[in-house]
Formats: sequence, structure tokens, C-alpha cells
Amino acid sequence: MPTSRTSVPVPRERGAGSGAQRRQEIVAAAQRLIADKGFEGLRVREVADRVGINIATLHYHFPSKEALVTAVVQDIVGRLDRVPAGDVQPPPPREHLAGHLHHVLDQFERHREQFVVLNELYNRAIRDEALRRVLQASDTAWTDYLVPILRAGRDNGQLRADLDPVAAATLITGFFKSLLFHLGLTPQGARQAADELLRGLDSQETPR
Amino acid sequence: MPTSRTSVPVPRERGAGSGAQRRQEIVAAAQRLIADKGFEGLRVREVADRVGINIATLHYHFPSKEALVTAVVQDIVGRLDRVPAGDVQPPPPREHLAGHLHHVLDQFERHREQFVVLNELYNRAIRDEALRRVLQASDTAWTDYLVPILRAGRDNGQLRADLDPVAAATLITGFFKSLLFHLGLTPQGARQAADELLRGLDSQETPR
DNA sequence: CCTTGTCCATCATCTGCTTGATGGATAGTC
DNA sequence: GACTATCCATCAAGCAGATGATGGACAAGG
Repeated sequence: MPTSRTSVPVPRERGAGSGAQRRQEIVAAAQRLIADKGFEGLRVREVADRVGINIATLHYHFPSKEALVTAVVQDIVGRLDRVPAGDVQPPPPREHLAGHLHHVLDQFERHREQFVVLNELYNRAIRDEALRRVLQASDTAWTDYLVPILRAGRDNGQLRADLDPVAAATLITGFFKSLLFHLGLTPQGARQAADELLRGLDSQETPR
Repeated sequence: MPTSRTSVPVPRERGAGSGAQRRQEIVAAAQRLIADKGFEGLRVREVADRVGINIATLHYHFPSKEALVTAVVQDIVGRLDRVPAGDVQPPPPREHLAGHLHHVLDQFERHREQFVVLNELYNRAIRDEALRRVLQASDTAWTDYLVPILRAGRDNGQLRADLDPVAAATLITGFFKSLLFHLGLTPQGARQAADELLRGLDSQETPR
């Protein structure tokens, strides 16, 4: 029985809660929490705490934990524009590829947290049908970006003549997906592996 | 207050519980459960149910959930003898490598469940220091198995002259670690990717 | 009688979610 | 301008179910 109500409802903090903005805040906190503790360790209470709001308020914005998780997934996947907007003058395939690899590797070093969450997502997708479809679509887009480059490189002689573009795309995407699972890998080691991957695609006759 | 005790304690079932044997049974059930639902979905109650024993009995054998998980980890890691006992006459490096890749791929297709659990382990290792050390040791053993083969292949001309053995080993192990994260990958696609990986290591002058 | 293995019942805690209430802001009406 | 209604965002408190763990008892075998 609430006999006394000592604390007054906090007036909406300025800069904090304009609905969508507040929701974004919550999603961001949830992402950080997932990066810290994994999906296993995601507690709505702690998300609320990190944002500095009451659990009920969180549930006001996200009716269920699942809704929150869905928002997190959408946010992360939405950020997954790994396919850069078409360069005006795309470089030759081999350089295009190298640029892409180093770009993603850069992202990995700079925004490791997001890769951790993404990793959690992929892990979850093994058992979650809906999530699997979402990520699979994103994977398809990624592959569809890579395959033409690989094919062009093979056809113009920069890459191996016997290159299987789809298989090579699988190797490339798999390389990034596995990054977090190389437990002792240094950034330098990762770059060396990426370079090795590139050399494996190269035509050996092509001077580099 | 237990006023009546209607049910009689079941006499120990024969063939069931000789200590170590019972423990192994529990660990196996836990592994299946983890494969089904992930670590996130591991409940000691359900493990007990699957084994057909009471929760208290499970806690008799494993004083805590953590102890059970530790046993599961040890069991899986102990099974991680990916390095076959030295063949009497090891084949030439290139064939040795190809054999290894196809062997692991075979294991993946046949014992996918164990790979799922292993995947959970790697995911966990990102945050769990102790587990990370264990898996890292296993990774090191794997790399130490691959690197000499790669080096020998490079030196005898079967593999590329500019091959970086350590980086290549990272690619190979990473390929397997990423398998479950290729959400739409068919067994055939996996084999094609493995072959592409091998071709990338090959010296192109060497007839195959 | 001691050890091993088992069970039933229960506990304490965690966790997702709900309830009922509060105050600020905004808009319409007098 | 003052009053009223309504909406939005928030909170304190609490519930119900799940979950890891414990206590105490019992049987069987040595």
C-alpha cells in the first residue's frame, strides 16, 4: 500500500524523451548491454537502469522484451549498409575488393561493439527462424555485392581464372563472421589474414 | 509441511546410475539441450527431466549449474582432437591439407550438433576469460598442426610461394568457425567454398 | 552403520510485466 | 485569462511464474 509518495514524478527531462528519441535511447542501451553480457545477460530492468528510467516506463515504450529485442535487431541490421553507395568511378575489381576488405576490417576495429552484437544475432539466428530470414537477406545483399566484383576480376584477369565467385564470396563473408572467434587474434593478424585471403584470389601472373 | 508421503522413493534403477556413468548421461543431455536451445535455454530442471531423474539428484552429481556447464565444456573440448594421430606415412602437404579440410567438413555434416555446442562455447568465450583460455589452447594446437603442413607445401612448391602459413591457418580455422553463420549454406556450398579455399592456397603452376 | 544415489518438498531470488497513480503540456470552451 | 479534458511520459509497488539451490528422508549395498 503506497502510504507516502515522497518522490515527485520527475518532469520529463529536456533533451531526453520525445518518444522516438527515448526509444532510441533505450535501444542503444540495450545494444550496449548485449555487447557487454550477451543476449543471455539482457535484463529489461538493467536496460531501464542504464537509461535512468523506471521499468514501467520502458514497458510503456516497448510493450514486451521481445519488442525491444526486435527493435535492437532492426537497428543493427539497418546499420548494415556494408554495401557502399555506388562510387562514381568504381576502381578495378582487385582494388575494389581490397578496399572493401580493409574497410570492413576498419569498421571492426573501430566499432567492435556492434560486431559483438551482430555476432550474438547470428548465433541466435541458428535457432530463430524469423531472425534467420532477416540476416539471410542481409547476407544475400552482401554476396550480391561481392559476386559481380569477383566475376569481373576473374574475367579481366586480375583474379584467378578458376575462381568460383560465389564460393569466394562465402569465404570473404565467413572471414569477417569468424573474426570474433579467433580468440587471440591481433588487429595485425587480422589484416595479414585478410591479405592472405586476397592473395589467394589473385591471379599469380598479375603483377601487384 | 509434508503431512503425507504418498509416493515411495524409487529404488535405484539398474543400468542407470553408477556415478561416473550417470554424470556422463547428464552431461550428454545437457549438451543436447544446449544444441537445441543454446546456453541461454539451458535449465537444470530440463536436463534432469531428459535424463529422467530428480533435480536434487542432478545437484547431487553436480553441486551447481556452473559445475555442470564446466563438465560440458571439458567434455566438448576433450573431444576436440581435430589433430589426427600421426599417420604413419603422411601424404604430401597439399593432399594432407585437402584431406583435413574434407575430414572436418565431414564431421560438420555428421555431427552438426557438436558444432552447434562448440559455437556456443566460442560465443561465450568472448566474455568468459577462463573459457577463452581453454579454447585458445585448443585453437593453438589446431594452428600448430596446420602451419607446418602449410609451410612444407609452400616450400615443396605445391602451395603458393608467397603463402603466409600463419595467416592461411587463420583463414582455414576461421572458415570452419564461420560455417554455422552462413545461414543458407548447403553442404554442397560448403564443399565448394572449401575447394575454393584450397585453390587459393595452391600454386597455380602445379598441375592438379 | 556408513556411503551412495535417489526422491519430495520447499526456499529465496530473479524477472518480465501490470496496476494505479501523478504531473506536465496542449487544446478547446467559456 | 481561467477552467476543463485529454494525452503523454513517468513512477512506486507488486504479482506470478520460473529457476537454482537446499533440507531431510529413504532405500540398497557393503
